[in-house]
Amino acid sequence: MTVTVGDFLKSHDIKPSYQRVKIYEFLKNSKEHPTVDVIYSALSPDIPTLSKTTVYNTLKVFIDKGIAMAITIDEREVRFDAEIRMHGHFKCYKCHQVYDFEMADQTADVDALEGFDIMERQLFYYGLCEHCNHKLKEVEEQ
Amino acid sequence: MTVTVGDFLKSHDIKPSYQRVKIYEFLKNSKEHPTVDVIYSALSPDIPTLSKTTVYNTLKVFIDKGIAMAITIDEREVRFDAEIRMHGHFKCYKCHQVYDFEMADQTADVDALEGFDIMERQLFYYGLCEHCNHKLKEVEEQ
DNA sequence: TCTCAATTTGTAACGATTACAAATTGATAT
DNA sequence: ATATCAATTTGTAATCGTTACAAATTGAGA
Ligand SMILES: [Mn+2]
Ligand SMILES: [Mn+2]
Ligand SMILES: [Zn+2]
Ligand SMILES: [Zn+2]
Repeated sequence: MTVTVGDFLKSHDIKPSYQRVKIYEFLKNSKEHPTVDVIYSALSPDIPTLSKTTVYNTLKVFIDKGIAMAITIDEREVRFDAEIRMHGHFKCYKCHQVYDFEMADQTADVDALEGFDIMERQLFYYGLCEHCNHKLKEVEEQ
Repeated sequence: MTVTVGDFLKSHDIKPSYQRVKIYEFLKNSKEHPTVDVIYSALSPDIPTLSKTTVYNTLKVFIDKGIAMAITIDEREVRFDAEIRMHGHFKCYKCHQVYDFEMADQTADVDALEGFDIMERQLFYYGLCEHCNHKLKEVEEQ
């Protein structure tokens, strides 16, 4: 009854090659919104012949077929996410981690965009994550 | 009584060179969120010796001093904005224009980010702008 | 086993950005 | 007015992420 990654890819019109399955599994299980380099470096040991071009190509296929998205929360790096339901992203200035957060499904539609057809939304927040924020406070309290 | 661009730059600890004044004026008067290339191409006729490196350097100074910001609403191009008060951006899939929109000052702070220190926000919306949306509807009605 | 299209691979090309050193500018002192 | 000197600007080369492309490989079906 469990749906395999292969079946999932097939159901989205993507032929489940070995590389595609491995890349999708890595992306789906990852919480870190990895870059191409991170994905490549992580899978390279298991798939010694893997080419970085394949990672680029595969991610492009995933995006075209709607099972992944690119996240440019920082202009210096493109990250990827297999979670495509609507959610926001928070990037910590200190530890550079990118966190997911839930957001109200229909962010009160903006008056100024009357007549516009809003098809996609990205919320990018920046600051100090819980962890880094706590550590900072401890230092201040000394 | 009117404050010149030069005075404005000085008040932000930026020496108002000819190039900096011209670049700031162009950015401030522009509604289009121009890229480095657009800025360079627009000013080049007036400042024949202008170097693209200067445009890069100057925008970096403006950002460091807090009078401009970079907008990466599309991973393939970095745009710049002299409007630094909080506002959202909408990019049209069809005409590729980037529109400003006002947003509630304190977007209901997200429960999931309890303990996080949110210092900056970017809202990127995508879809069809009023203009392109209307044209599409006209075609559909035929 | 053969065939053939899809996929993967490696390399080269591309383009935006940055590094860097030399040239220029402009404010200040003499 | 001229000299000085640090800040700014400029042009070129280097860097690096991404894309183009052609050859090699894969694997499903005949
Ligand atoms: Mn995410
Ligand atoms: Mn804007
Ligand atoms: Zn952190
Ligand atoms: Zn439009």
